[in-house]
Amino acid sequence: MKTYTIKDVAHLSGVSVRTVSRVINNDPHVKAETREKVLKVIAETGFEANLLAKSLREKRTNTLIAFVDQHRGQFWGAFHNEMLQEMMKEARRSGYRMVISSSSADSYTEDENDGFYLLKHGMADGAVMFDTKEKDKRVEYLRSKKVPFVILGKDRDHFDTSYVDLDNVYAGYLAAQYLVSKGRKHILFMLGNRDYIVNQERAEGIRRYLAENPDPGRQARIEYDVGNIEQAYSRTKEALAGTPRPDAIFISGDERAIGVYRAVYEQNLRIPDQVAVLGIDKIAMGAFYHPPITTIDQQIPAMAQTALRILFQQLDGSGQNGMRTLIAPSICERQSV
Amino acid sequence: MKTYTIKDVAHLSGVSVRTVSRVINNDPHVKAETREKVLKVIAETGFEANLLAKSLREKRTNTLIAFVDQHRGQFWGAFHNEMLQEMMKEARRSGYRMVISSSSADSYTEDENDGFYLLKHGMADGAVMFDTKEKDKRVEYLRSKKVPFVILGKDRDHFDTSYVDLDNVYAGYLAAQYLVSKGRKHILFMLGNRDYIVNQERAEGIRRYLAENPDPGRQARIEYDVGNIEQAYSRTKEALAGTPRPDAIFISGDERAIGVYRAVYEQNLRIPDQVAVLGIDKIAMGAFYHPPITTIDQQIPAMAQTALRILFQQLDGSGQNGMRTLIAPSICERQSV
DNA sequence: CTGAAAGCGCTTACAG
DNA sequence: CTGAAAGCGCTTACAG
Repeated sequence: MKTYTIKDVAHLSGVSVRTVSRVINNDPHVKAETREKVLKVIAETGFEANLLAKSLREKRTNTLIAFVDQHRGQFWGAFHNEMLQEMMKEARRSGYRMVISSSSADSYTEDENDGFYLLKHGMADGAVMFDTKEKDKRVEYLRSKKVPFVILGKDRDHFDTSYVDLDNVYAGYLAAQYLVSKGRKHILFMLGNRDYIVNQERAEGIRRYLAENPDPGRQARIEYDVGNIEQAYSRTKEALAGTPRPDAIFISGDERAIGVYRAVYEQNLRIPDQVAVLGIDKIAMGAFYHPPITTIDQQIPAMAQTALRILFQQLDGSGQNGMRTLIAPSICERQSV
Repeated sequence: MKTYTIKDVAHLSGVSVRTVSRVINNDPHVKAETREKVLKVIAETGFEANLLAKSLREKRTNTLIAFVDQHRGQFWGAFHNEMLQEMMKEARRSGYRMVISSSSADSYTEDENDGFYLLKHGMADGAVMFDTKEKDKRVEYLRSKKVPFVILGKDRDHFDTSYVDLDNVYAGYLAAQYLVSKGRKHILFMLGNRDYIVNQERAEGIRRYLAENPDPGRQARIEYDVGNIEQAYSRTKEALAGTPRPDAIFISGDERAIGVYRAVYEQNLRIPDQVAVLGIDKIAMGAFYHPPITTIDQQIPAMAQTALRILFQQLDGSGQNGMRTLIAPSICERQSV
C-alpha cells in the first residue's frame, strides 16, 4: 500500500498543502466544506502525518523517554514497572507519549544502541532518569545541553538539577524504629551496593535511630551488597546460621524479600514469630507473599506524578531549576513483622 | 548551550556540509587531514547529528518498538520483562535501538498517546507485538501498510503474518502428563482468560492428554479467568476448601504462582507433599520461591532471539511473509512437584 | 577527494 | 478563508 504524504492529500482534494496542514492541526480557519473534502481524502487514503517531519519542523516531538538501567545483566524489577506504569498514565493525561528505553551510565557514550542516543539526537523532548550514578555523565550532558529531565533518586553532584526521591534517611530511621518498637533485639539490615546513595542514606537513618536509642541488649548489623534475590537468599541463610540468630531482617526491596523468605523457611523458622521481615517499596505482589510482607511505602504513584509534573514544568518553561522533592515514607503494616 | 547543526560544523571547519556528512558517516573518501579538522570541530562544539532529520531523509530510523499492553490497569510482569531484556540485547547486537511502549488493542485508534501512534507515524521501522487479541486492529493496520512486525503469540486471523509462540497445546499436554506421572489424582488447572488463544490451546493440550490416558480414579478440572496473583490466591483458596482437595495445581504463569503458594500455606499444607504446584514461564524469580517452583520452560531467550531475527529479515527484505515458529516447551524440574 | 543543490514531509510567517 | 514559498537538518546522486 502506497504511503501518502500531505502533498498527495492536497492534490487529491484539490487544495494546497497549507490547507491540509490546517485541517490536520484542527485550525478553525477552514471552511466547513473544504474541511469535509480534505477529511474525506484522508480517510480514503489512510494518510498519517509523518511525525519525523512534523517534529523536525516544530522542534518538539511530544514524546518523553524514561531510561532504566539493565544493572549488570539483570533487568529492572517490579518496583520499576510500577513506577513506569504510573508515569505513563500521567504522561498520557498530559498529552505526551512516553517510551521506555534501557541506558546505562557506563556505556552510553560509545554505544549507538544505548537508548540515551535517542535523546541526545533529538528523538524525545525530555527524560526521566532512573538508576543514575554519582558523576553520571548523562546527567552532565543533559544539564549542559539544557535538555529537560528529572532524576528519580538523588543527585549530589549539582544544585540545579531536579529530582524526586524517597527520604531514604528517614526510611532507614523508620525501619530501625519500627523493628525495635516490636521488641526485636537482633536485627539485620540488608542493603544494596554501598556505592549507591540510596543505600548510604538508609544506613545513615538506621544508625541515627540506633544511636539515639541505645540498648545494650540489642545487636544490630548492616550488610551491603545484597543486590538481588539470590544474594538476599544466600546472605539470609548465612545470617540465620550464625549466633545470635537475627530475630528481624530489613531487606531493601520487597522483591528481594522473596529470597529472605525462602531462606527463613528452609530453616523451618516462622515469619514473623521467629524472624520478622520488613521490606520496602510496597509493590503489589508483596501483598501475596506468605505472610503478606510488612513494608515501607515508597508512595509510588505520588513519586511518579511528582516527577512528571516537574518535567512538564521544565518542558513548558514554567519550572525553575533544582526542584527537589523528598517523599516521606511510611510503614505499611501487613503480617511479616 | 547552543545546539550545533551540520551547517555550523561545516562553516567552522571550512568545508562543505557534504564533507561533514561524510565524516560523520565514516565515508572513507575523505582526506585524513580534512577528517581531523572536522572531527576537531565536532568535539569542540559537541555536535550531534539530528536523528529526526537523518531519519526523515533516509526513510529509516534504526529503531524498533515493542508494544506491551497494560492489561486493565495491571502492568506487564516478570515474564514480559525477561523477554524484553533478551530482545533489547539482540537488537543491540544487530545495530538497532529498541524502545518499549505501551499500547492496547482497544484504545490505539483514538488515543494519540497510545504508543502505537509512534509507529503509525513513522518513528520506528518495525515492531514486536505482545498481547495481541483476535482481530486486533493493530495487526490489521501493520499488515495493510506493510510495516515489518512480528507477533509474540499466535495469529489465527491471517496466514501471512509472522509470529513466534510457545507450542501451548504441547505445554498443556506436558503439564497434564507430568502431574499425572507424579501420581497426582486431583488436579486443578488454572488458566487465564478464556478469550486468549494461549489459554484455549493450553486447555486443549490438557484435555488431549487426559483423554488419551483415561483413569477413573482421577479428577481433573480446568478453571479460567485466573488472570493475576490475587485471583490465583483466592481461587486456590476456594479450591482447597472443596472436596476432594486438589493434590496438584497447574498455574498459568510463575508469577501468579505466588498467590497459589500463599493459599496453600495458609491452609498449613505442604508443597509438594500435599499439593504439588506446577508453573510455566521459567522466570528467574521462581528459583527462589519456597520451594523453588517446578515449571514449564518457555525458552525465553530462544523466543526473543527468534522473534527478532524474523523481524530483521523483514526489515532487510530477505524474509518471507508468514514465518511462524513454535517453540517446544519442556519441564524444568525444581522442587514444587 | 570535495562541493552545490535538490529533496525527505511537514509547519509557518506572510500575503492576499 | 486559502496559498506560494521558505525552512527544519540531514543525505545523496551528480559533477568535477
